[in-house]
Amino acid sequence: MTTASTGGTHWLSDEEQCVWRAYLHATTLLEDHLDRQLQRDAGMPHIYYGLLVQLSQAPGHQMRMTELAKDAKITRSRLSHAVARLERNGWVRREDCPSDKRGQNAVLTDEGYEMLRRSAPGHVRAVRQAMFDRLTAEQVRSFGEIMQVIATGLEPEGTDADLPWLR
Amino acid sequence: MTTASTGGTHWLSDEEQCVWRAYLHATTLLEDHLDRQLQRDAGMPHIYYGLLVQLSQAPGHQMRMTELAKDAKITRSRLSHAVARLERNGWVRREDCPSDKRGQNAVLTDEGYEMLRRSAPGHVRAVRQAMFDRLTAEQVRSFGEIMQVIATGLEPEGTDADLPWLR
DNA sequence: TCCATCTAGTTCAACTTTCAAGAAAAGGTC
DNA sequence: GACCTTTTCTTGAAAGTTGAACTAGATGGA
Repeated sequence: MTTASTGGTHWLSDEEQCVWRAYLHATTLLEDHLDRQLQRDAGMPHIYYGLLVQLSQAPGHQMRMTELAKDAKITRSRLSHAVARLERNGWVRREDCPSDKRGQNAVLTDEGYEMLRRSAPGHVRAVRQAMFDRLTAEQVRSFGEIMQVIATGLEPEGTDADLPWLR
Repeated sequence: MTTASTGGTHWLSDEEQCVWRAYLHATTLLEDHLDRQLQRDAGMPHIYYGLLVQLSQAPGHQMRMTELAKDAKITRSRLSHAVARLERNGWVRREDCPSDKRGQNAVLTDEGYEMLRRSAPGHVRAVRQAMFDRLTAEQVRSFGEIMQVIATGLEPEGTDADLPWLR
């Protein structure tokens, strides 16, 4: 399960293993960190917070369900449950889509916007502290490129890919 | 919730926002991708697979619960559930720790090892395809450094930090 | 020794996510 | 229009995760 070419599998090199492990550690710790920060300060997991942010940036503070799922890179099922919960909290409301009777718009409520306004500073601080404060400008640039490459690789253009929001 | 200095909060710059978003997209998509790959080919989520890998690299194919939680960056509670499930699958077995009667060792079974041997090539292929095949050698090096910095930042040396395996 | 405190690990309930199934509307095609 | 397929979104059950509470054993004094 470790080093170089056996049997036809192109195993990871020592450096690659090291990088992969660092990646898993960093992402696991960071997700845990932000989930806790937001659960404490905003009463919701990180991904739910991201949904509210998306809505706050959309025209009319609203978005079609599938669009929202696509932007958040999650399944529509997951989004349905999430929006149901956010609706119970009074931060989001559903509206029928006028042009397509199957469609629903998720709308950020005023209370939702207000809660976002209150918790944004703390969240930015946490992100900065965990990531941007620790990296040089050059590292930030390079990091952005790398993440872009990986993200793009996982959702190719001409697409038959198994993407969450199409499932 | 967007651009430069308002009210005293040091908001993210446009570039930083872009990088942060790319990070969230890449990590969300990659986690989804690997979870599916492993669920399909090994019948377990990615994090469970990681536990088996850890065990396979430990002396005697076994590890104390808390050590394992620490290496995987998860809570002991989560690990308890995970090991219970892996035990039901016959891939892990628990043994009492001889030196500390509170302790448990998680032991990789032969079937567990066998399943790992079978599924490792496919998993490496998926990781390579999503990440290493797309990055230059220089990018891999830089990426490793960055991830290391972030991971280390989240588990500082002289520690009072809120780390999952201490909760 | 006795006691308070700490550590290791588990368990329960609440919550989140996944997967498969399903209802309802939209879009062809004949 | 009738029929079939696709798209949109929801639901319910099973699986996984979290956070708090709990048991049992270790530890370090007084």
